[in-house]
Amino acid sequence: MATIYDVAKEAGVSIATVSKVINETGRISDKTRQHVRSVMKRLDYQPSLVASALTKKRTNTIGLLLPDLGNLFFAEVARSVEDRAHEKGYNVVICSTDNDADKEEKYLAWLRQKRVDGIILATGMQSDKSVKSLLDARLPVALIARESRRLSVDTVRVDDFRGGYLAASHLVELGHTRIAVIAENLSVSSSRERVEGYKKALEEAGLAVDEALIRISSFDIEGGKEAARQLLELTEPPTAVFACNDLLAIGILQVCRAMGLAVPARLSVVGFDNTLIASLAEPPLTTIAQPIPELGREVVDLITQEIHGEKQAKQRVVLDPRLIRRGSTASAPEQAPR
Amino acid sequence: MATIYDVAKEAGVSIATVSKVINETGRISDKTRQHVRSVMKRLDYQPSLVASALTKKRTNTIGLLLPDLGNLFFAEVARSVEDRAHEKGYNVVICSTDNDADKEEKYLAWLRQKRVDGIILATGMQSDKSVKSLLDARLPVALIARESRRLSVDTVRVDDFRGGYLAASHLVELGHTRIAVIAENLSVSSSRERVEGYKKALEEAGLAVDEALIRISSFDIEGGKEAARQLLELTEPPTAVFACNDLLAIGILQVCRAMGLAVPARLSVVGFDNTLIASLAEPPLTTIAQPIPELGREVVDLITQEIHGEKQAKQRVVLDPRLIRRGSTASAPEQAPR
DNA sequence: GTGAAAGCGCTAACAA
DNA sequence: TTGTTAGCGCTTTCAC
Repeated sequence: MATIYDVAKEAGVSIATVSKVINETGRISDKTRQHVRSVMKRLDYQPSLVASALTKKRTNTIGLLLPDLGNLFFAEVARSVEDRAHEKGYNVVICSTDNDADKEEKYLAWLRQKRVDGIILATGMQSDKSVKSLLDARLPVALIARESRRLSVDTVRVDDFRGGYLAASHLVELGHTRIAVIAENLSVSSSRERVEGYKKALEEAGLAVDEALIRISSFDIEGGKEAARQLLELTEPPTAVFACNDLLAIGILQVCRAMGLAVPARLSVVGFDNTLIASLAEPPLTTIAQPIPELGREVVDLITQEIHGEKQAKQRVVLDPRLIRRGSTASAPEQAPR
Repeated sequence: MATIYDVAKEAGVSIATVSKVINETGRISDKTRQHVRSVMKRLDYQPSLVASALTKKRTNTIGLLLPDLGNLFFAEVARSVEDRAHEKGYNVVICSTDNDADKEEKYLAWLRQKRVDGIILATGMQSDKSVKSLLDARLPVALIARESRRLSVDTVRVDDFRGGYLAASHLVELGHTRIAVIAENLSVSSSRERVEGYKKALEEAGLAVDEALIRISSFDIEGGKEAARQLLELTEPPTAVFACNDLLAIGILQVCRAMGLAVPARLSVVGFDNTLIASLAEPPLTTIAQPIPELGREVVDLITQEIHGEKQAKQRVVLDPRLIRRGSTASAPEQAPR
């Protein structure tokens, strides 16, 4: 593989000159520029970004930590981050942590050793430890789709509270009075906020918040199934459920089908995220849409500003969620189901 | 950020010694090792992988090119590649090309400049140009879920021909005689093979291959919808369709629902890939499963062997697909639909 | 068991 | 406009 020395020698100039034409810095005569360019092409010269990273102290790489790339929501987030990063000249290294604190720590150390220019966190860990360690190391960090109340850090997220509020309000408007919610781990800020929004909506409607209707589960389909079964076995089961993500909602739909419970006639279901699967579900899922492309775009813009030292204060960008009405919600049945 | 010099000075040893304890090479007394380790910890020292990459000529990074991370199949592939790569000490840089030749070329040049140790291609481009350029540059390459007939290159894929054969045979066994196929771009090897397998199954069953029943479309839901509409408008429409991926199959289901055509009673549908959405579809999709975790594992093993120079010949690993019977297929109706 | 020194491929003063 | 040179932070002989 050709080096800058090879090019310089072949072109009969110094390496400084070659460097200048590569980076388009300094003043170079058109003639030499053309000449050097042609030599670079002829030798199939690829400037080493690792060497330049060593001197420039910049790798043009961003790390992205998320729970699971195989989860469509995070895959879509990753895609949006990737797109904006590429536009801005950055590569993205993705690490799936499975929400495992050890993996998270390991990957973070690794990314620091790789000298990534910044790290975007989409993992919903309970502790702020990782974030804090990055902040302490003065490495640019930004959170996407999560929030840290105690730490001052760039953040881009959807208004989860409002999302929960929208979901519950929609159900209230449809006349439901027994509305359940299935949340992921409440120590994850987004989940907590959604539940708070839900409570607010019920309260505003003069409905009592029944703790029996608030279920915590894992964040996958299985979690939704289990929680749904429990809810439907209640002596006074709900007529509507707000699931804190689409996967959970799908789980509910599956349980209903298995039990022969019609959705939305007997049970209304609202999801969250509006990933592709929401539109594919049967019935199509009414859900709260997160503006994923914008989230990715904003978080990259934030972190690149941070990297370039163009920012003074940390920012929190909160985007609005939207209610997408589809087929999984309807007016409350006259009688309670069963 | 502390450097090896800081650690050496603080520990009262030479940088060579520090380097040796970092890499666990050479012989170092237990005492100094402990001491140096403690200093490293105290200084929160993170060895620079960019500096070491410059000397070692190895970045421990693998590039992964795929069409779209937002497509669940590729997201799952990426996840499996990531997992195995991490196990082996490699990072993964992912680039979505949208099957755009310009992007592909751009990303490849970029990855070369980053000095990635190898590149895994999951993009189904028509030309072998990219692969050839990498081979020429003597950069380790491996293909996953695609094939290059003309080039000698490490490859891991599912037996697409057999997959198509399995799908069509299943439909034949159910008594279908008018079986359509919806394929992506036929210049993509996997797609072509699946169609060939389909043809083979029909021929073996003594059924004529009707070119009108072979449709080419884009590889997303919209493509499936459009192709489905065309097929169903035929004067002699099919009673079964084999879609070359799950997304296409979903498109078919949606069109059927819109038209009030019962699946599988009036039309049987088989997908390919067995991504999560296949199990979520209504009815759940009968599909051909690709062993994605194994694909990822194998391709990483192949490319790391190549990187370490442990291989003599290029290998082609072909894994078996499996038919997953679910609810979207049934016996052929007595009469042609409509 | 430890250290001195050359070199990896580039950038950025600073000179010329 | 072009070239010289000193790093960037490591690894790796080769002495000691």
